[in-house]
Amino acid sequence: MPRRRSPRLSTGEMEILSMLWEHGPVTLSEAHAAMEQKIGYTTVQTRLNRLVDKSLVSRNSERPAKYEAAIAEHEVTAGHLDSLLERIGDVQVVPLIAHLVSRQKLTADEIGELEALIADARSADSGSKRTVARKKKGMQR
Amino acid sequence: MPRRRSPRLSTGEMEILSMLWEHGPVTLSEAHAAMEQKIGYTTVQTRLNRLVDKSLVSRNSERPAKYEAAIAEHEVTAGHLDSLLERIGDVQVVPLIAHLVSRQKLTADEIGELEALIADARSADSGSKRTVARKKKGMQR
DNA sequence: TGACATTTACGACGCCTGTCATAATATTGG
DNA sequence: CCAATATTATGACAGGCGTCGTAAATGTCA
Repeated sequence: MPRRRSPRLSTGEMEILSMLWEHGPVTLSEAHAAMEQKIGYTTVQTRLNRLVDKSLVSRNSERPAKYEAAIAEHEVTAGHLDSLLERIGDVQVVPLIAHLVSRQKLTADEIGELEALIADARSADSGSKRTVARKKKGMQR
Repeated sequence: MPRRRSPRLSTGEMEILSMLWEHGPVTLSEAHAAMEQKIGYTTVQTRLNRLVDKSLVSRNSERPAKYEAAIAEHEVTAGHLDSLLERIGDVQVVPLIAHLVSRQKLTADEIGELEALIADARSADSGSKRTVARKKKGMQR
C-alpha cells in the first residue's frame, strides 16, 4: 500500500530532486556533474543515498547504478505548498498568487491556462456569493 | 534598520511565528498556552529565544517579558514561495497556482481579484518571452 | 522576611542534514 | 593477470532544531 504522503523536504533534498527531474536517471558521476561543482562528489553520493533510504529516489542495479526520482515534481510542490499553508493557516491566497505572478513574466500560454483555472473556479463557485468577509490586510507596503 | 531578505524558516519556526501573528505580543506562559500543550513549557521558551537570536522575534523588557513577531507574515510566505520556486525552477508556476486555487474555495471577490491579476499579467506580457536562464548561485567551493 | 510561585537562564541529548575523507570493491585497458 | 581507474561503502564531524530538565533569579504575599 503506497501510503506516499507528500513529505516535507529540505531545500537540499529539493536541490537533488530538481536535478533528477531535469536530467533523467543519472549515474552518480553524472549527478555530480549536473550539480555543477557546487559540492563534492561524495556529498552528492551521500545525499542521493539518503534520499534512496527515504524511498524518494530509486537506484537500479546496473553497474554504474542509475539514480532516478521516485516522486513526481508536482507531488513535492503540492506537499510543500500544503505544509506552508498548514503552518500559516488561513493565508490569503490572492496575495500569494499576486506574488507568484508578479515574480516572473508569464507566457501567453500560461496566462491562458490561468484564465481557464479562474473560469473553472468561478463556475464551481456558483451560488455561494454570501459573506465575503473583508480580510485583506495589505500585501505590500 | 537592516533590510532582511526573506529568510528560510523551518516548519517549527513557522509554527511559533504563526502563533505570534495570531495572538499579539505574548508572555512565555501565554505562548505556551497558545500552543495548546502540544509541547513543553521550556521547549516553547527555547524556540522563542532562538527566534529572538535570529531577530525574527523581539522580546521587550517588561517583567513578564513579551514576545512579538519581528517579521511580517507576508514576508515569510513570500520568502517561502520564492525559495520553493528557486529550487523547482519557474516553469511549474501554473500547476502550483492550480493547486492553490483548488485547495480552498474562493469567494467571488477573490476570483474577481485573480481575474484582475491575470489581466494585468497579460497586458504586461508585451511579447516578451520569459527566459529560463537560471542564475547559479555559487555556494561554496 | 521567608516561603512559595513564576519567570528566566543554561545546558544537555538525539536526530537530521550537509560536508567530506578514506577504505573497499569492481571494471577495464594493456 | 595486473595496475590504474571508476564506483560504492563506511564513517566522521559540525551545526541546526526540537525536546526538555534543572538551576538561578525574581516576584508575591501572608
